[in-house]
Amino acid sequence: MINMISRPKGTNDILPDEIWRWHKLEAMIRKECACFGFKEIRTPIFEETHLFQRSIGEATDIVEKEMYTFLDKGGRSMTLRPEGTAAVVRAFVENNLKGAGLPAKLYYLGPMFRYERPQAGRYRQFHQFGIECFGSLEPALDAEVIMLAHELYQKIGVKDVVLKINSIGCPDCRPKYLEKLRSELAKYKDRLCENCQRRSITNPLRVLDCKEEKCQEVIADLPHLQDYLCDECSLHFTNLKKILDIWELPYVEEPRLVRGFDYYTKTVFEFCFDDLGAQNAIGAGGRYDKLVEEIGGESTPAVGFAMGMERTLLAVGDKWQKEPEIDLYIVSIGQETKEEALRQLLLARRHGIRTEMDILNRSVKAQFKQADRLDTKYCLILGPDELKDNRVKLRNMQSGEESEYQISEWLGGLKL
RNA sequence: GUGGGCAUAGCUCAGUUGGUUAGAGCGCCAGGUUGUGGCCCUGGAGGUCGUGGGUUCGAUUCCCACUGUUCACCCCA
Repeated sequence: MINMISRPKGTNDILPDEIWRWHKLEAMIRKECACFGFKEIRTPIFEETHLFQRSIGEATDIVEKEMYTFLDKGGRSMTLRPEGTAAVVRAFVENNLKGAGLPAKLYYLGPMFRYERPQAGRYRQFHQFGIECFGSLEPALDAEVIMLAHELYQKIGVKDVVLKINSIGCPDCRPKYLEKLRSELAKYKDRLCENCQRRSITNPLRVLDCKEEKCQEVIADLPHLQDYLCDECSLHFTNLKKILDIWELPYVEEPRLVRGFDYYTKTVFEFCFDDLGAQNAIGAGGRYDKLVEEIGGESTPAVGFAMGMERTLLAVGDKWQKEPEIDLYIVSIGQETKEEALRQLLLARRHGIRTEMDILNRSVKAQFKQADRLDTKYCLILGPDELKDNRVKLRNMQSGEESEYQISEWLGGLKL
């Protein structure tokens, strides 16, 4: 134990007895994506550092201090992906997926890496499912993404999730607002908390999100971003809400909602779930109309969404029930039945029946106990007495019912 | 990066005002039932009390450091 190496801080081993929750979540995701016409894309887990610096934004916390960056043996700076969008956009451009026709509807699934202090629902290696939808300025594109996310949460069973939406404008209108906001904040500088004094320079939008009471007093009097939106952004937001209304998707307008990445334009949204501690956002996304060209592609508007899988599973809690993982357990009584047990084991498995039998040479009682633990539906019982007449017993473990079969016929007695 | 809590069996946790063989429940294994699970009873295995140092005749207990973990801040999924 002295030299025992433990897993890196902020990472998790997903153990065999909990992997079914991941499989279940992944299956639901894939099914929903297929239903909505999204196709999976798999990109590398690391990319050139530059990609993330350019897309996420140099001044963001993620790029400034949370990236796993290393030099490869060729001296190139590489980074373990901290989020999924940048790589998908890069792949979209590099492989000219636009040529396959728009809209391009992609999804991804996998680990992300951020060097942060772990806490509830936050890890250094965590998993995200995300979708990216390219090719339209229409709010219908935003709606498509939001609808998938909403439907997925419903099916997963996280029903009391709250959708918050906002528009943070575009490069035409946002700078004007930011300028106004900065000058206003400068006036009330001494009435702001320490954090907000810093934020009012680095990321003034974040100030709007502050929970400090004294900041709230100042915030109340600040101009609203909504009043500064250009006609196009304002109309876009209105029309998006119209679509959500048609679907009767519940949402909350959250004028103070901002996101951590620089690339967002117009629509931003967040799915929140209380009772997860400080990390109540279990999914979020937004529109990024300029990112594709910033990465070197032909200008293509797009909308994306990412879901934190660990957080989503936390929100699911124990609402899911584990399905039995085995159909049949073969119990053999006495040494002379072992050979026949082996034959029946292979036969059952060749028929696709999930089957186990004792390989520890344990007592009959222990074999049944194991069968019970594995939550099997049936036990096939091979006893020397019955075997003399080529007969076997099949026991339904739920009802306790037992019936005898010719050894060649017991398969017909299974109702799976 | 900042601040607080915690670290004893596979799991959840007692405990020792510093003293000889460190406990419980659950789980695991076996027996009670030489061929039948869940309930019950009996027994058993399993701990260098997170790591290193200090104080002491003696430390799992007190002190310090480190590591891990957890919660919050920052930020974010």
